[in-house]
Amino acid sequence: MINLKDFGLKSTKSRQHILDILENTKTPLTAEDIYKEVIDDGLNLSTVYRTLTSFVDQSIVYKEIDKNGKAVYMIIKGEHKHVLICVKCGKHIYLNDCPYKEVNEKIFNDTGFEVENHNIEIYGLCKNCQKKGILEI
Amino acid sequence: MINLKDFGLKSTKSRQHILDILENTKTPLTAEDIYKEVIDDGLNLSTVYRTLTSFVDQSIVYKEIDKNGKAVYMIIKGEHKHVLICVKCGKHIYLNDCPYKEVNEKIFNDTGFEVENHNIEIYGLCKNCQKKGILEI
DNA sequence: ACCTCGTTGCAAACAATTTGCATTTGCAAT
DNA sequence: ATTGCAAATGCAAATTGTTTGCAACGAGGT
Repeated sequence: MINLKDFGLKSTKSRQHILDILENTKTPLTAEDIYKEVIDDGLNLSTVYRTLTSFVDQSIVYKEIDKNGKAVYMIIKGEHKHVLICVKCGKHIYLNDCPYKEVNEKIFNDTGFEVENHNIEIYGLCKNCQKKGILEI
Repeated sequence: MINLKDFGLKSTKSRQHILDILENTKTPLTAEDIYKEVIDDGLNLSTVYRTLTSFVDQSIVYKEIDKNGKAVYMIIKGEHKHVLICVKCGKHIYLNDCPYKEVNEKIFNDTGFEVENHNIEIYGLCKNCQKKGILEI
C-alpha cells in the first residue's frame, strides 16, 4: 500500500486509480493500457503520462522501453527484476533472484569496476517454443 | 565484406554506402547518424530507414531500442559486446569476453529457457571515480 | 471558508518512424 | 547493347507515442 503523500504527491482520484492499476498488475503496462482502464473516469491521456512521469520521478514505478520503442511501466517492489523474453512468442518470464550476482565480483576483480546496478533483457526460446522447432520470429 | 546479393538485396549506391558506414563503426548508430553521413549523396531519410529495415530483415544488422526509445543499429559480426558504464564520468569500458556464459546454463536448468543472446549495460563506478568519493551523478 | 500551488483537460507541438505514390534504377532475359 | 519489370528511391504527408502551454480546477494547509 503506497501512500502518495509520502512521496510529496497530492492524492487525487486520478492518481489513486492509476496507482491502483499498477499495484494490481503482473505485467508491465503501457500508458495506453492504463488509459484504457481510466477513460471512463473522463481521465485524459496526458494526465496518465504526467502521472506516470511523477511516479517515475519518485521511484514509485519503473519505466522501461520495449522492443518496439514503447515505454512500459511497472511498480517497484524493492528488488530489481530480470526478464527472459522469448524471441518467438514474446512471452516474458521474470526471474525472482538475480543470477548474475557472482559475476559482479568477477568484473570487479578483472577490471576494478564496481557494479551498482544493471538492466538485463535476455532473449531466447522459452520451453514451449523450443519444441516447435526452427526459429521463426 | 558483405555481398548484398547474397541476401536477395539489389546492390545500389545508397545501400552500399550505408552498409559501408555500418561496417566501419564501433558504436551503434541511429538512423539520423547514418543520414548525416549520406546526406551529401542526396539520400533521403526514409531511404535510410527502409534500407536499415531490409538489413534487419536479412539479419545483416541488429536493431536495438535505447533508453530514450530511439532505434540504434549495428552490424552483426558474430559475437556480442558488453559494456560497463560509469555512472559518474560516463566512461564506457568494453568487455572482451562474456562473463555471463555460465549463467545461461543456470537459467536453462532453473527455467528451461534457452538463452540465445542478451544485451547488457552494467552501471557502476569505474576505478578512477571510486577514488573520488561520494556518488554524485 | 479561503488561498495557494499542484493537478488536470484540451488542443496543439514534437520527434521518430512509416507509408502512398510517382519516378528511377538494377539486373535478368532477350 | 536494349528492353522490361520488380525492386528501390524521393518527396510529402500520415502515423504513433509522448510532451507542452495555458486556462480552469481541486486538494489540503491556514
